[in-house]
Amino acid sequence: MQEELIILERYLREENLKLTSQRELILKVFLNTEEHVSAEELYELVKKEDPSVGLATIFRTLKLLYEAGLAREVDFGDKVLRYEHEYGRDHHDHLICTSCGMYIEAMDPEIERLQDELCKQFGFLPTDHRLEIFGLCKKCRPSETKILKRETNMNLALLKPGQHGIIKKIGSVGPLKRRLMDMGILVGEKVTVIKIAPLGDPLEIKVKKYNLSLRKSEAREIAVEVL
Amino acid sequence: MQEELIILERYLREENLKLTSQRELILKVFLNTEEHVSAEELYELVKKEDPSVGLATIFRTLKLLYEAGLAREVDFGDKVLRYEHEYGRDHHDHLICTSCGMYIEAMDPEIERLQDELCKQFGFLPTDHRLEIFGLCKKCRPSETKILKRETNMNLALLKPGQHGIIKKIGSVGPLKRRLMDMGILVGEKVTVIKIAPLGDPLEIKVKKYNLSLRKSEAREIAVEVL
DNA sequence: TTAAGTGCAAAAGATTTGCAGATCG
DNA sequence: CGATCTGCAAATCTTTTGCACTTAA
Repeated sequence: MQEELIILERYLREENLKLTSQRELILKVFLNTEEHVSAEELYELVKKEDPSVGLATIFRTLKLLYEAGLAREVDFGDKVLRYEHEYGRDHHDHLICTSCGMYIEAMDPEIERLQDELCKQFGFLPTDHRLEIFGLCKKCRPSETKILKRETNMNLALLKPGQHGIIKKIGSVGPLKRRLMDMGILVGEKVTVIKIAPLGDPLEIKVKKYNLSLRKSEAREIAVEVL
Repeated sequence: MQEELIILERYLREENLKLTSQRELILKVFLNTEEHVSAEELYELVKKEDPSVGLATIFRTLKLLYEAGLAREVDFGDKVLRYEHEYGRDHHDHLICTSCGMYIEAMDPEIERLQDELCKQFGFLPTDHRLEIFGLCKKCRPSETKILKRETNMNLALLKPGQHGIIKKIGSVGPLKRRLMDMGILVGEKVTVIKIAPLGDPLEIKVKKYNLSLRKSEAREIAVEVL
């Protein structure tokens, strides 16, 4: 933190910008996550420390951290821009599981070197790059099939209160998926529907030791096998 | 086209979906571009052949082509999802110039091989991947500097009718940039402001042999050197 | 003092969705 | 015929922006 703060201060000075309490707080919270945070997620975390901070400031500050060389933008193929630490961290590539959303950070120096060579061939001066490999992780490898994707119509939104199910797939990509994963909702997990609000939305479910509230539209994204 | 249409038909049959005149037309137009088209851009092209087609259908059909294995999704770091041909085309990586937006398609079989090996190490089954290298192309290499980015305040929106300028930078990323590039607006080009509408928006400019109309907000994104 | 920064609410863009009517199989 | 599609407009969702008010330097 100390070091990063100094870098930020230097950058701000150079650009005639100001160090505010919000910027300092956002940097602190950002550095405390080891995740790939989106603005929205960081906003939630920052609010815990200072509820008065606005979402727009998070967006503006993340962009600032990016310009200061403290954050790197990453894209997991959903529509949300995420940020990860840049300073003091090696560059790495991502292997992203399209079934459960899990990712692996990996790096192969040989790949990096070949990339630079490739650029040289075209007189191209690389400043940044990203390599994302989509596929199925070890855990999802055997279970995910096209058939499952297309033929399972049963989803969490169709369960009645009291019914149990096993999560078969967390549908599509998107911020939703990450939100669910952050809540511990993974493929293979057992879920129970606790109750459903009058209009069918939201519904309350239980996974592992947690009780969670989901919007119906979210629940529809989760394919289940009824128990 | 013939082959791709057959693939689409097969896919549709498998999934109990229907082949409509719109889907056939959209596939045809898509295959006729050699670009990385966004839904919006493809929409414009399709409209020329059949103005009744709706944008939503383009989005839906591109997704369909993607699922059928005929299109690949690519992301150039702006917020727009683009599609390129998948069938019968080699996989390739992109070198994207962050100054002028130009891109190079390149491929290094050795990089591909190492990626597969990397995946193997983690028991990961890759289904797709993308490598994007951002940087400066040959042409932009000497001119783009941080100073230019921060200290040039002169932009196209500030020119008066009759004034000339040289384009120094097309600001930020975004769909705007591509739209401008599609119009032939590149760094180094000479522009002349023809006239400005009463409220300063839009303004009419001339680049090369074209007369173009730009919104003021677009013109502001274009840094110029006054002549 | 004053240029920058902030929160808020509204705007902007890209994409998705609900729906009533049209079309494919 | 009946399920799937389509165009349209309205809705979503992320991100940006205008503005009146604060604040750092």
